[in-house]
Amino acid sequence: MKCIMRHSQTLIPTLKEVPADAEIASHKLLVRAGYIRQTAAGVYSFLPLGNRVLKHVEEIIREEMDRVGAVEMLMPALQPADLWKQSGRWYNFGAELMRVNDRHERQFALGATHEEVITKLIGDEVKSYKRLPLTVYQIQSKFRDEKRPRFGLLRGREFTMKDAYSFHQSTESLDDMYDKMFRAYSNIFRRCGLDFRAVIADSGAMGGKDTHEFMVLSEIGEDTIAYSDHSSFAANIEMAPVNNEYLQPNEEAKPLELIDTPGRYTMHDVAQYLDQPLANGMKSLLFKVDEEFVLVLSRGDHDINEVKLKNAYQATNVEMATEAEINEVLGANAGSVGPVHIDQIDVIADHAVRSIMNGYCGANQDDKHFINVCPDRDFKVNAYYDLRFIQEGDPSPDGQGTIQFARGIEVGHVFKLGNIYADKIGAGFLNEQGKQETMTMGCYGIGVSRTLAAIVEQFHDEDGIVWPKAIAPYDLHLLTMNPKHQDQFELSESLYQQLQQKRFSVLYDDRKERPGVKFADSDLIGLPVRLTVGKRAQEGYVECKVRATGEQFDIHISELDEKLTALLESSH
RNA sequence: CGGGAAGUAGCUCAGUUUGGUAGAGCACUUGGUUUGGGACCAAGGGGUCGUAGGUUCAAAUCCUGUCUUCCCGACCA
Repeated sequence: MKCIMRHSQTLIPTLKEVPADAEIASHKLLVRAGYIRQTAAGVYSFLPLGNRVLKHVEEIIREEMDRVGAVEMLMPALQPADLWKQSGRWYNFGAELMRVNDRHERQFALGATHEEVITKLIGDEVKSYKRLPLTVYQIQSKFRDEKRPRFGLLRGREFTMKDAYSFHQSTESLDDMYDKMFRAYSNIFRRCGLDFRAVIADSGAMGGKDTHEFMVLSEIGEDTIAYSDHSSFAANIEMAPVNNEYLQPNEEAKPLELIDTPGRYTMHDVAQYLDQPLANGMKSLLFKVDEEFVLVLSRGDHDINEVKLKNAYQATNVEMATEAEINEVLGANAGSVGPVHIDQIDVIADHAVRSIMNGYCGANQDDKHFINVCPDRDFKVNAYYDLRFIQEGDPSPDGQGTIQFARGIEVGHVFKLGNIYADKIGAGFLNEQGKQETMTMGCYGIGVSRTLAAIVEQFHDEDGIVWPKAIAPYDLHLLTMNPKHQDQFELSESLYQQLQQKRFSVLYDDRKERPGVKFADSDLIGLPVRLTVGKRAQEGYVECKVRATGEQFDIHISELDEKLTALLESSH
């Protein structure tokens, strides 16, 4: 990449005003500082500076991928529908898959991901165990027809992604690659300067067992991370297991009683009306699990986690029943339903429900509740599972410390896929005994453009972006205060020439602008070190300012090389 | 997909209530004065008012359709 650039020759359209459609810091700043422009909802152009930071992130990824033996390739974004029909995802990926037709009305998908294409390719080309394991990756545009694109680069419809796929003859071999990738990802995000956590995640519709998400900690993150304050445990809240020990209360079971609860339809209202703790209530929700209705119980102060429900049933689809369905199945409105006298459908409950004694619940008659309800005595529970969301203050599942929450931006995800795709697409090989086997796969993604936005979320102040050194579009921002002053002009030009001979990349603001404009733009753009050629030019001094710390001092040009090297090599 | 809001100059917006032939600030061009934290003066260029239709002597303004964008929610390999 070219290491020097004159401001007057490139395109850096900075804005004073915040674009009306930007909400979060990274979106506002990347637009204001002239890195990106929106082309359509969720679709962005990368301007010269944006392109450079993107390339820097990509370069770090390439180095770490190559280091674990993955080889780079490039697959098409335009993919035949047939492949997606083979994997079944043409139908169950949903409306998020961008679909297009060609002039002959043949169907295509714009790649949302590349499992189908790569599995077909490797399946066709690799027929022997001798060629395994094999890991390939690419950095490429992905397309998802998001229902609601938002937050600038964080949730777009077209975005840059690094996706890697590994092929193995055994699960041991996959485990080995998974560990290497896990470490490679940690290196990548560390080198990007990010504060992140690897968390246990849900494999979703991809299937497979082990899967981790790499989360950048940020208040604007769309995911919640549950982590232990005393150990390394961290999980997506969707997955965090709860293994609290619930104490069996020491009280006499009283007889079941039906009472009127007019107008009380929420757990909160009923608890208040009965003057009982929320934790003594049994929240009853009707779900549709793969077309079967299931009544799911949790304690009043807990919330049902649909991912856990889905996993408990090994279902592919879980949704809340509609008001009409609730009436039809249970004969009452949503605020008055409960598990007593239900036998036509499954009733399942979170473990916490088992320890409720003389609790209360809806009676399946509008405006009525039961009190003194005891599970297993007054109603049948088909099974108890871990079904609720973990809460702050719960003990950590690994037994060490208690759970805290943080918000995170998912920037990477590693999966053990197993042989789901290899089976469907037909990727097999001959083993040492000459027998046909199915390949075992892993896949590993990084949202490159999203990572870029996450970096800005963590590295900015009120004046603009503060790039980590490894990512910054240039190392140095060279400003001439007044190009009309001969000594300033000459020193600036000669520094510009000299610095490129060294290993520094330089953005040279040679515009005929007033100092204030140049300073403001410089802060906004956020290069690590600013060099100002001004009043002391004829003495051979330039002013140096470190963007991250605000530290500011004069340097004689004879010492420039040495001082800059020290500055740029110190950790950010 | 449900709910809400908005489309007027490159950007941020006023003008719409009460219909009368389009404005401000920033940005841009030219000249001048300025020059260490988003200067000033003067003169300019730039808009089918998202779009299609309707009402009217007359529509940015009223009505209908449509497209686009944003927000909240739901959804999310």
